[in-house]
Parts: sequence; C-alpha cells; structure tokens
Amino acid sequence: MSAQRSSRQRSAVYADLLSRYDHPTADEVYFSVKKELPNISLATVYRNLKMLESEGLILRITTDDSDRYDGHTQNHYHLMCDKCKKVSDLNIRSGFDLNTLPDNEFQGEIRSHALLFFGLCENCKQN
Amino acid sequence: MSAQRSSRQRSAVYADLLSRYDHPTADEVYFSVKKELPNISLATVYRNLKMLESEGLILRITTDDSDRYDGHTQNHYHLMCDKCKKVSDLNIRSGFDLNTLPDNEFQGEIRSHALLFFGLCENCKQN
DNA sequence: GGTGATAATGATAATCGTTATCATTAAGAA
DNA sequence: TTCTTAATGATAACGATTATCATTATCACC
Repeated sequence: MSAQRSSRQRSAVYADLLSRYDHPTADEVYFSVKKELPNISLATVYRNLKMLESEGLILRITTDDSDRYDGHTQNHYHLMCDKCKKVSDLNIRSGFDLNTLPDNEFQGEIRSHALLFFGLCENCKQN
Repeated sequence: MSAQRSSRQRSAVYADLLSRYDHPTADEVYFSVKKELPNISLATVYRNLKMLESEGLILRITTDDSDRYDGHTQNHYHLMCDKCKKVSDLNIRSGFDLNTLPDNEFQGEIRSHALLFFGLCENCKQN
C-alpha cells in the first residue's frame, strides 16, 4: 500500500538543499537542479519539497514573500534582512525553550512554533 | 502633498477589527464590514488593512494560509490551533525580549520578529 | 532478467490570495 | 461652493502553489 519509491529528482532536490546555506525559494531550487536534470519540472520540485518537509528532512520557512527551504534541520532560527532580503542562519543562546514561554494561565497545548527575525544581516550592518 | 483623508470605509474596517478577537482574514473583514457598508469593495478592504498596518494601528499575522489581522496591538503572541485552525491570543511571561535571544557571535542587528505558535487551543485541548 | 502494478514525473491548466489599473466619487482646504 | 486629488468600486492581472492527467520509471515478485 502506497510504498514510497526513490527518484533521481527527489534525490537531486534534497542534495541541492544540503549543499547550500542560502535558503532558496522553490524556484531557485528548480533552476539549480535543472543544471543536473534539465528536464525536471517545477511541479516536481514543489512536490518533492513538500514530501521532504513532511518527512522532516528539510525545513520550510514561511515569509511574507515566497516560502524558502533549508536542508539543515538542526535547531536554529533565521533572520530576514530588511535591506538585502536574504535569509541567514541565526543561532540562539542555549537553554531556551520557546514553547514554554506562554504564561501559566494558558490551558491549551504548545507543540511547535515558527519564528523569524528581521533586521540587518552581518553584511548589511557593516556597509 | 499627499495628505491622508479619512473615509467611512477605513473607519469601518478599523472598527471591525477593534470589536473582535478572532483574528479574521481580509475576506472575513470584508463580509463583516459589508453589513454596514454593502457597497464596499474587497480591494478597499485590502487597501485599508495595508494602510492601517503601516500606521501601526493593526497587526498582520503571516501564516501558511491567508494573512490574518488583529486590531489589538499590545504586545502578545498568537497560537494557531492544529485542529480547528483558529488563531487565539497568547500572553507571554513578562521579562522576555526575544530580540536579544541570538547568541553573542551574531554581528548583525535584530529589529523585530514574527512568532507564531502551533498546538491545541484551549477549546480543542479540552474536547 | 522480465513483467506488472502503481508511484513519480513533466507539462500545463487551475486556484486563490493579493495587487494593479482606471474611471468615478467624495474629502476637505481654500 | 469650488477645486484638487485621495479614496473608492469594479475588475483585470499577477504570482506562488496545487491539481490534473497522460506518460515514464521504480521495484516487488516471479
């Protein structure tokens, strides 16, 4: 019943994300993977990004513009630069668990969160 | 030069957001305001939501689906329920400033952040 | 190493939230 | 009241993402 099969396309999409740290959009992954698999379709890229995300192999970063993807799933956050709009990695002081941040009155259940910082990346801060 | 004028439409959009706590989408605001101003256009709602946001009078909550709006700008966060998909308010233990969370190695500048929690709202947790 | 069932693909149409366009209306200063 | 032009309503356009569907390719089983 619905066993998953491998495909060169999915492997290529995943390998592309593992090889880079610039948090590309689906479109950017598409053009990058196209160099190796010229016939790949944009729909296939979207499909595989979604699959890889649901398997927990990659992260999707929701922004005001297009979503961005990250092949590195170790715990970290992201900064979107107000000036150059690039997304960069941001490490957090250890010992924090954001999911425990809500006050004690909250009777629901926190399972996860999405956090995106804004400001100036290191490059734009210096120039 | 480009003085802003008032309009019944903008006032109605703002009043609607002030009167509710359910973080409606643009579409939901549209149908709500339509009761008072039957001829209002969806484009006008979008325009005014954008204006009000840029003036800092309302908040926009970016989600995977449609954006949602909040007329109450006191510092607080939001939870999107995994089950019912509603967005509810979430107060945070005082004393935290998330913008200081990145470790000391970061040489850029944090100005703001967007944080959305996921899990179960109080209603869905109980049922 | 075939072969058959079906998961995955490529091409493209469709969807949907949001924005742009533009002729018309209406604030509000003079 | 008049005049300038900001704001509106209607709707076309846009862009990111998803759905559709005929074709291709994986891989469990012989």
